[in-house]
Amino acid sequence: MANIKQIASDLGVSVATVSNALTGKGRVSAQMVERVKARASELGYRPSLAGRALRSGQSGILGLVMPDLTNPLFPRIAQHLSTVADDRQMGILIADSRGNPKEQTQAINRLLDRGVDGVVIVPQKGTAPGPQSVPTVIINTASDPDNSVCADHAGGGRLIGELITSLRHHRVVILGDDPVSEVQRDRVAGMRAGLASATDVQELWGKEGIEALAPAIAAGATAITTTSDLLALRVQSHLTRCGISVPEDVSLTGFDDLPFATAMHPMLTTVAQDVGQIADLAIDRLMRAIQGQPDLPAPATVPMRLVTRYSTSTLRRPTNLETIK
Amino acid sequence: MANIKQIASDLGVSVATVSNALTGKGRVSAQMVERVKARASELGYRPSLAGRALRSGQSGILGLVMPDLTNPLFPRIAQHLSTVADDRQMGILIADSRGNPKEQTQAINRLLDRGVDGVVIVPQKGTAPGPQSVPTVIINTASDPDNSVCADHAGGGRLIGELITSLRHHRVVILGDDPVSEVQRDRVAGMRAGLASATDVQELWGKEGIEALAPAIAAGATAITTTSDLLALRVQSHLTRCGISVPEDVSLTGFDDLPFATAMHPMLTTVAQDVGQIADLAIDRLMRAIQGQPDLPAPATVPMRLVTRYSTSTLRRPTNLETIK
DNA sequence: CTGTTAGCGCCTTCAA
DNA sequence: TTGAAGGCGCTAACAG
Repeated sequence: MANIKQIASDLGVSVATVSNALTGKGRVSAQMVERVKARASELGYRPSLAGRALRSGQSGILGLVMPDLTNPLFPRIAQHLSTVADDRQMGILIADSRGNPKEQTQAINRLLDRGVDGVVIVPQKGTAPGPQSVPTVIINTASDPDNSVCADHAGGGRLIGELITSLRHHRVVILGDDPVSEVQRDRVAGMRAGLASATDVQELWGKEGIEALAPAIAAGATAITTTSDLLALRVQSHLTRCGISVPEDVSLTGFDDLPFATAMHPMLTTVAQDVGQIADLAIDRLMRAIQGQPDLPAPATVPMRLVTRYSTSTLRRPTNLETIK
Repeated sequence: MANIKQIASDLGVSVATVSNALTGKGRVSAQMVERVKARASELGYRPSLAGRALRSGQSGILGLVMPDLTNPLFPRIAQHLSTVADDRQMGILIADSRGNPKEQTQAINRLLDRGVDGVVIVPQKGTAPGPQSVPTVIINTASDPDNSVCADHAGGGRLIGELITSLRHHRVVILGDDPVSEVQRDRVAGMRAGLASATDVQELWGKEGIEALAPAIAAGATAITTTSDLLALRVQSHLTRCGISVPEDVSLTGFDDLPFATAMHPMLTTVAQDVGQIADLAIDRLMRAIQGQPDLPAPATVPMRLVTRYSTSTLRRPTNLETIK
């Protein structure tokens, strides 16, 4: 691989001049810059990141730590992060923390060992990775005091709540997957806030929650709002099995707008994160911190967007219908 | 950050000794090794990968190029690759080729610029990234001549075909998403091979294919085999809309066993890739190539596994029933 | 405007 | 068994 010394000797100049010409650090005549660049491209010269890293103390690499790479949001976050990072000539190294807090710490350490310049962490639910030795951005939820950037989970919940209320539902079930998750708790809190105060709300969690759905509906619930699309699909399936149909008998909502949401029938009403903007803000903040800029922006909260599809409908039947067993 | 020189001077020995002690290159007394290691951990010493990379010409980083990071398989591949790579002290840098072949080349180049020691490529459908300047592993499908490791897509298709035949279906629709994809074509070919030769097979593709489903069923088809779980979910939804139920009226199969397959109702019969083994083989092959071992293993094909759930059933109704529609 | 020099952290000769 | 020295590719400080 061609190196800077090669170019220098080919042109009969010093390596410093080549370096300056290439990095545009001025101090070199325009025509010399031309010659150097010409020769460089002839040789297919690529600066050695290793050399530069050693010299500058910066690797040009950012680490991404996810609670679980199979997290349905990982692909989108990774994609956007990688795009945004590319624009800044940064690379993204991934690390999986495999669902447990201890591995999370190890994952972070592996990244640090590799000399990443900064880290983006999407924490395990219920954990708070302490301060790190490199600039760090945490993508979690607004109620996490360490959070740097996040979707407005509570706001998203509120959108759902308001929609349900506007559809005239007065008895609703909020279904979460795991109350340990701060994100989910915030979503639930948001839903409550969005629902009219007179609404009869029942909060259910996990597998038992799903089992309790049919009885709840029999008892008069007309809407189910869940904290994730996957959960919504599960509910849908369960209801089908019970002979309850969406949205005729109950309205159903998801969260996150995963790819399969539009493949469902009825297509799922849900709420979408603007992952692109989150990635943008995250990298921006991270880069500022890396460059030592003192005025870090306050933790940002990116609004979620309601995606109204066909799994929700206006309440048509009387609240205390009892035809469904 | 503590460096090797630091340890050396603390202990009054030379850097060479420290280096040897730490890397276990022998030539150092056992007790000196002890002292060095002790001091190193006291100082929280971490070898500088940059220094090592510069010296050795190897970055210790592997690149992962995916056709589209939102590809539903990406999470699992990334996770396994990252686990396996970790075991070998390698990092994984991701690059997104955003669905188009030109970006794919650029993505690869960005990785090369970063000095990755090798690349894992999951090619865009219909493309064949040429040979690279670093060791490369291609995860595609057996019929791609450049392929290094892959799931046995045709074999998976055959499993599905055989299952359908064993369930006594004689008129089946094979539904694909995009015939440009070699993977999908291989899956379809496998399905054909697995079905009894007397089977009446209709091959459909894409959105129009889905539209053509109800007529096909009305005309007597009793099973639909698709080339992806997402497609299967779409089909499911479409059939529901048409008042056709799975598996009573038609059997339905997916491909890949994505997370939502078990959230569907009925739970989807599908075929799963052993992504872990694929990742294993891929990294193994890549590392061998990087270490200059001449005897690269032949392209490996990892068997797929049939996951029989509840979306398929024995043919019960007469083939030419016409109660539907 | 350009050249010389030094050194980032590490490892690998070669010499003691 | 250990030490000294050089150099991987690059950039920054200082000379010319």
